[in-house]
Amino acid sequence: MSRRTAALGTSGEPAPLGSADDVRSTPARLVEVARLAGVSTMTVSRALRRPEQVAPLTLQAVQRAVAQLGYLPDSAASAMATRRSRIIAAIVPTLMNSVYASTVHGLASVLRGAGYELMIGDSGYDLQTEASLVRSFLGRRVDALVLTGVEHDDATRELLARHDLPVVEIWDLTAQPIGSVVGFSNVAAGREAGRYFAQRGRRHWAFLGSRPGREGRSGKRLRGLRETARAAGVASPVTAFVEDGMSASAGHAAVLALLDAHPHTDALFCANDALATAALRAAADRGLAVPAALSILGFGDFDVAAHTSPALTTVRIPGREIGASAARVLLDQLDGNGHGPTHMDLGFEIVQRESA
Amino acid sequence: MSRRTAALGTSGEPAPLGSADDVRSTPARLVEVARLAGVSTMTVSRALRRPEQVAPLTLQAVQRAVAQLGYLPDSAASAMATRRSRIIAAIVPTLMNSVYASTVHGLASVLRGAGYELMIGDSGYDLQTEASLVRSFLGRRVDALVLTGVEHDDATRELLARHDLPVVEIWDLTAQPIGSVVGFSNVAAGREAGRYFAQRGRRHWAFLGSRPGREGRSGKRLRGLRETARAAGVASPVTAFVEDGMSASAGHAAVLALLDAHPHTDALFCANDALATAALRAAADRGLAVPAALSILGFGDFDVAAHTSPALTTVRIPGREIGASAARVLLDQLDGNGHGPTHMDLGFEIVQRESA
DNA sequence: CGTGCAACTGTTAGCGCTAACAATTTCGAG
DNA sequence: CTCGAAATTGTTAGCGCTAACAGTTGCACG
Repeated sequence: MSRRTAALGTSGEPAPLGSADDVRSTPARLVEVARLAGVSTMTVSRALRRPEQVAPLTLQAVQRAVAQLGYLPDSAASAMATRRSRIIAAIVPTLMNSVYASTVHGLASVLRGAGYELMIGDSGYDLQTEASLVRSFLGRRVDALVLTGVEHDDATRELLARHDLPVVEIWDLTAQPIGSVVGFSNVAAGREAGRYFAQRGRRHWAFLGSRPGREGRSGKRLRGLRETARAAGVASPVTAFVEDGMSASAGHAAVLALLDAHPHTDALFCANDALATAALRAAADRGLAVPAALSILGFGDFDVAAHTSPALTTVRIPGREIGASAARVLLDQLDGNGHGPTHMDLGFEIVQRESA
Repeated sequence: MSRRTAALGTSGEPAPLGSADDVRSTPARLVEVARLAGVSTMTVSRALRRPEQVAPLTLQAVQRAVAQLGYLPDSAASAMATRRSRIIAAIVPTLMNSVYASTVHGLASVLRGAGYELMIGDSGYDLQTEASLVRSFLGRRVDALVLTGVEHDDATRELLARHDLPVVEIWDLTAQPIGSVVGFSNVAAGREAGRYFAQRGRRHWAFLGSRPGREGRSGKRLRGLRETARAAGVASPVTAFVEDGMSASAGHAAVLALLDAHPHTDALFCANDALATAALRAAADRGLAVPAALSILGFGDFDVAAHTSPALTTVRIPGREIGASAARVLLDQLDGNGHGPTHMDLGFEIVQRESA
């Protein structure tokens, strides 16, 4: 439904070229705006980016021309000239579930507020894929990079060393960061889980997570749990691993097997709430009362956690805050406020509901 | 941890400039590769993009130089010269939950396979935000655009009319598409839900969804449900609406209120599985057996659906396939295989579990 | 009334790459 | 050999924008 220009008020003049209804196939360029406004391209450029540097009348003329032509600045060209793309890239392990969704959201909202665009990559928990994404993002000349986790391929590190741009690693902590780090201690989370079990008199612990290849975040949580087991004088936790760390069906089967092999298990720490949900079902299948006979502790506080029965007790991660803080750290570095690499531990908290 | 060049085998020559270990602050440009390889920039460009047009020996020399300098082509510059950014943008209502995750995944994997990057925007179910994202993406000169839904702001339509690029709308169908459409009929889904209830002898239907402002997808499902109610001769479904269409807690309260106001309700169709999960809890709170006393039908087949108790019967949407097909439609148009706008109905299916 | 400076606008050059064409070389057919 | 076409490489001219600097104007001030 295209509007029409009213015939009123045109005062006999021919319709101006490029009026609002003149739908053109080629979008307008800066030169055309300049021509229409009767100024140089540079003045238009200034009018758009630093309006206070332009005389009020000129500004008006430019704005009118911009509106008339429906001009949209070409940010790729601008990127080229300024050597700042105003794009920041983030690589997360997956977008297929809600784990990193709030982090992405936190990143996106802070960045967009500052005039940056977020480009998201999904590594599928694979470090090679991560490396190839990094390569591609560097080719796009992104201004900064967000990486999930602190484990990376050598290729990734080499690329980043060469290209020297602000980098922040999130969702974990490390003593050898690439740039900044914004996260929480996965080991500490595992330790807390153990303490939680110990306080409730549990003696036979189990852990369900993804297979710890290189020591990922799941593996660190297990390590923390083991440390507490040792300190508390209980047996080292038995473990079950699933290939796809998020698949509820694989988790279900793994828990059944674990419960059959270790019937005395009275506490189970799951690396995420999807697995914990599956564990709840498995416990029901084996007629185990939760939490009376078996405590189940999840991780992540997914939106379902409050709505399972029994409701999941779980470790809550400040996902959104991680994203938002990571964004702020990068913006600080980019806007050259002298801020160097930053190290932020945002912690976590155990949300007690019914299952543990 | 930087590796060191072994002293062995250097045969007394000075280390070549720009060797692999020469970590430079400025990343290499095409000219430098050309200089190192002893050819013109154009030849390097060709060697990288159409190697078959370059003599084998030259190709080798170029590749060696590229490797030595760790050269990464600047895709922004390339975009500028070719007027093709090889970026495709997609706008989804939210990334905060898994609804659109598989669609995004489908898009991303097909696009990345074809050498395109995906830029994602999150409109927060708001058409103004969508418009502003479209503006920003057009400024980035994306090659094509994916929009979720068929309801858009006038500003959005005007921008797209001006900029004439391939567009595909997903997750719904319409008779007046902007470009292509890849989705399913939300009205038909509502109708099928009704038929499902009717076949099972349910007479008092209810609907739980987001408030239908402009008629969104939730509203269309309700419309379909109403149509079937009329056809089946049962009373028009009672309705409950939540502001945040995904909030389980709001849904929980809304269902309690609905059940109290309409105690005879024996069938409830929820606009998504998050709401359905909340409804399950509410039913339990009111002592209603599901599905004996109350059938609950969800929408979306979220990953939790199979793991609630009772397990959710729900409408499954081919989310991933929608993304993948949308991507293919766009690629076809971009690669100029003469394909015009396409219209694809990918359907849906009711997955019967326990709750209905 | 000149001087100096702030306020504003314009000119030039170039960001890093590639399309389009021009030049050169190679090579087989005649 | 010679010629022309194919194969290979180089040259030129931008893509659309902005940094850096160079005017130009107006105006307060002595």
